[in-house]
Amino acid sequence: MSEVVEKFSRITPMPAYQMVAEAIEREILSGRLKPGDPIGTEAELVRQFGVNRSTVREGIRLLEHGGLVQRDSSRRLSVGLPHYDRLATRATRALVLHEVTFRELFEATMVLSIASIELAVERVTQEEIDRLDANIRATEAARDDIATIAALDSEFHIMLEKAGRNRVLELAREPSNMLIHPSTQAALGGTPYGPDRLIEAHRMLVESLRRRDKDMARTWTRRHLVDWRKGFEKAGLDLDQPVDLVTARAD
Amino acid sequence: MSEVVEKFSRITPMPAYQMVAEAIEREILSGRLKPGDPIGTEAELVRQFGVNRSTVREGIRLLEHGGLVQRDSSRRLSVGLPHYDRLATRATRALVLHEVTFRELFEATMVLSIASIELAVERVTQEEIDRLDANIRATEAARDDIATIAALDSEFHIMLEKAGRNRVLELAREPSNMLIHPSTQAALGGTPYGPDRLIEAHRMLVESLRRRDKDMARTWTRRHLVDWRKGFEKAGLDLDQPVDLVTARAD
DNA sequence: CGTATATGATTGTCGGACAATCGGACGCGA
DNA sequence: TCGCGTCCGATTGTCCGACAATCATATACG
Repeated sequence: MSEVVEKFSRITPMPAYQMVAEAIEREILSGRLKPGDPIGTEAELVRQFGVNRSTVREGIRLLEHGGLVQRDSSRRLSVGLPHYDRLATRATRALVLHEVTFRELFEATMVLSIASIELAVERVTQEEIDRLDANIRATEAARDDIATIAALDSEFHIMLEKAGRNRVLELAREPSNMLIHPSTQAALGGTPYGPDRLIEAHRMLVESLRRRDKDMARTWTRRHLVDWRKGFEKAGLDLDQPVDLVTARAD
Repeated sequence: MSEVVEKFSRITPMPAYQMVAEAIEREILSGRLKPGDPIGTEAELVRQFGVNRSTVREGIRLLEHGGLVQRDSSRRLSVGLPHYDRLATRATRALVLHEVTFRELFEATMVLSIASIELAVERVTQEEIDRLDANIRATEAARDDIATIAALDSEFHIMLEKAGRNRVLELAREPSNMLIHPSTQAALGGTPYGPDRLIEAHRMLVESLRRRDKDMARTWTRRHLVDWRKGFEKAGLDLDQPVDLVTARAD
């Protein structure tokens, strides 16, 4: 609100390596370079930009880290399509560094899961339901192996999200997933009935999808997450403690 | 599910610059280096890691781009706290590259906004309400300047989110914000009543907070967003077109 | 005591160099 | 013809040394 009209725009002597990175980035974001397209060799970029190879390399590293450019088997550069989990990893780290609490994580997961399953109810396909069923069967088979159950649970919920067919929501959820699902293992250990309740919830969730019953889906999503929270607390963990990479190893 | 047991783990001869980056990253994520802590000079890192300065620089660039390390005024290195908008910028770019549609964006924004205002109803403070009121007054004053209104609208919604006090949700919302709010300008131009309806919605949203009325807050959030969608369509834009940086300039 | 200046440290950029590795061409034997 | 080993050029990862610009700090000066 307190806007002062600036006479001059800020002068930012941008380092050459940044200009290299931004120049390439602009080409990609504008669509002139499409994912998969080869970017020249370092020597070529040196020639085009008229800077030293070290400078080019520093610039490329930036994009490479962001996933905007990749290196194929031969280490040659090509335009990449940054995938969500890569971004999610970063976001996850940021959340850890900002010391967000498990309570925040739980809250967010609650609303995001409900949103996501509501869409899934509308859009799920038979094939997806079959895959979810298969996942449940695998979970039942692994009833005594908590680590495997946690992994399958994570897979189950990722499949649910995909069934919602909204990539914006999917991206929004991923960081919370990465943080909450690892600690599922701890939560499951909290109560001996954990695996049973988890399997029941998964069954009912799939049943909701089959019946296209949003209310039921919501109810069981809530119940499922409350179970998680109870397990978490029973395991002696504190909801108000900041998430960390030890309890919820996000690698 | 179809897991093949691999005999050998993949051999990845990691380049030295990556090892440098990961070594520093580990120190930060483990908490041994806290935000603000100085990292040594390049020469120092050269000594510690026993590699060339070029190599160290390439490694540092990676972290620097991710916001994990910063350079202060003097360009000296210190541990940074990657801020959300930085990550959101990346996420936004990914969404553009994945060609998500405005429909997906609209859907996600709907559920995220509702979730966010529900929390805000519970947690908003008087001071925040005052700031929201001030924003509305500024919007009224700028009634004929669509660009300014769009900017104030964006600010309004960011304030709402902060009032929800859930940083996970905040992070989850940011990419959609970055994409949807810029196109608010186009949506406002779609109908001459646009600004009036926007101001009314904002007024009612703040009123809901004041009364701590979740139903009212939900209702007006929906209405506000449906207005946005109508304006968007009236402006001749297609909801099923992929978001791009032209319509929704995300810089 | 405040200010201007000198000095040293640090970064950004450059040029050149070399080993390791990769892609592709080539030749050879089955 | 196909598979296989070998060679060669291109490319990358890393190193070395260098220099101008800039910043931090100490120092001298008013």
